Amino acid sequence: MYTTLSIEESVRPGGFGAPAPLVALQPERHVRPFGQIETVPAGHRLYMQDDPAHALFRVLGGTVGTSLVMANGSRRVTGFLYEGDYFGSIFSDRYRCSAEAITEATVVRYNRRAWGPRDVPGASQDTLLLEALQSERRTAEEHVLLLGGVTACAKVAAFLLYLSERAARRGEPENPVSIPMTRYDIADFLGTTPESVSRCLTKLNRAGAISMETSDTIALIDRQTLSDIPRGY
Amino acid sequence: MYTTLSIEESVRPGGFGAPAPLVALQPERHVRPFGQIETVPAGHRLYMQDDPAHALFRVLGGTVGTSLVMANGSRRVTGFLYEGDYFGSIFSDRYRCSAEAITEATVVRYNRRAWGPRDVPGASQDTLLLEALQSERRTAEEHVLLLGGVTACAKVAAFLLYLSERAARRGEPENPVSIPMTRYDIADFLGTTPESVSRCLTKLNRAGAISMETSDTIALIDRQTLSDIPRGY
DNA sequence: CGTCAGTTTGAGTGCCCTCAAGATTAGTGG
DNA sequence: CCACTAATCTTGAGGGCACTCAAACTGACG
Repeated sequence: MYTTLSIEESVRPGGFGAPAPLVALQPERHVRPFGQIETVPAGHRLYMQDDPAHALFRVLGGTVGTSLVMANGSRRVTGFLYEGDYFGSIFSDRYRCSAEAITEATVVRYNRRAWGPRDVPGASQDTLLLEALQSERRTAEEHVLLLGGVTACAKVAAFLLYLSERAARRGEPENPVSIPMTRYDIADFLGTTPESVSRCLTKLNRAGAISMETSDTIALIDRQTLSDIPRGY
Repeated sequence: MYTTLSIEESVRPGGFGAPAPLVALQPERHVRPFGQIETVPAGHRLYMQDDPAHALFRVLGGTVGTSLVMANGSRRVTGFLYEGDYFGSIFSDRYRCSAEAITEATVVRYNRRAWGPRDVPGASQDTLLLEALQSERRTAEEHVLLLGGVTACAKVAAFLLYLSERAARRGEPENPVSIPMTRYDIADFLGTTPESVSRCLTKLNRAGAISMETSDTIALIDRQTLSDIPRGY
């Protein structure tokens, strides 16, 4: 049930957080004129890095991952997208990343041809663009903060808190955190290795900060400890 | 002559790259109606993290740094902004970071009151918002790629190539790379320590990949080596 | 029940962080 | 112009963490 983002996908993350408050979400107003809804199974690749870019996407349900392969061959997971997050191409002619469904996912596809950049002036279109850019900016900025952790355990702990916060934002249970992505994906997202992720989870579990119910369901016991993990924990 | 970003500034980077092509730069159209130009000396703090946010900024010349202090007290440099880059507050009511001039810098200040969000509909305003969001998204995404490097040397090498690319983008000499920021700032940006930055530069210098003319002017000799640095170089 | 992908655990090594001191450079005032 | 000071940069030594390689374990699925 663990689907791994296949090699190659990129730096065009979609969301990491609901759009900022000042531009309110109005999905129904956007889906109708431009978008079309699709549901894809886990593991389905929506597009590949460097493919000609035809569309902007938005997650309605499930989890989507974006990743990128660097020149030296290493993979970077650049974002885990949930309900409300945007991903895909906004302005560029090619996708900078690959995008793949991690769980079964429902997305809205906004075809470029239908809403072409600046071709159809109007508040509705501009709001769509602003929302998408905000979503991607937020994804990248939150990612920067998670990558900034010094030790592997600090990154993993911050990642768990982050998943919990994201679940709360979209109205899902925040405490037994659901972990739909594999240890490999987490490692490539946090800039570490799957073994280190596993070891950190084991250590946090033994320390009583978390409780691993299954490998993809983790209860957060002591949030204070998780957020205070110093260097060299 | 090395100015260090003082403690505290944040996750609201400004640019890291010129805006994407589809929304062309038209600075003259924006500066006049909304903005006012300011020139500040090196070390000048433009605003502090958590201050009430009144303005969006754009760099016209010089270098600006944004940084953030985490809950645990550690500092993160979130962006180095050059000509064309935006920083400051777009939608939020408080600055998420601090911003400080690294060199003497000239910026445009767009006061919130003058262009309030969505208050003055019009293509010019929307273009400003789109450009600013693109700029910040690009800053954060490029930062993610730099932070993703596994070893300190890989990060430092990628950072040098990045500075060179950025210089080329704005039409400045790309080969002797100018390094206006301190080792401390670089370290806080890359998630490492000043000592490691210094050691990596020394190692790259001895290996012949770079040539340190002065501590703030570095010639890139072998770009291929710099971009191919594997784990454990 | 066998296979396979994913996860966990183990042992060893190397990188990087910490602490510390010396070298270099910029700025200041005589 | 030179000496002095302070900030920045570099280099060194030591130890801990994380990566690498490897193997065992778990759970899902046919």
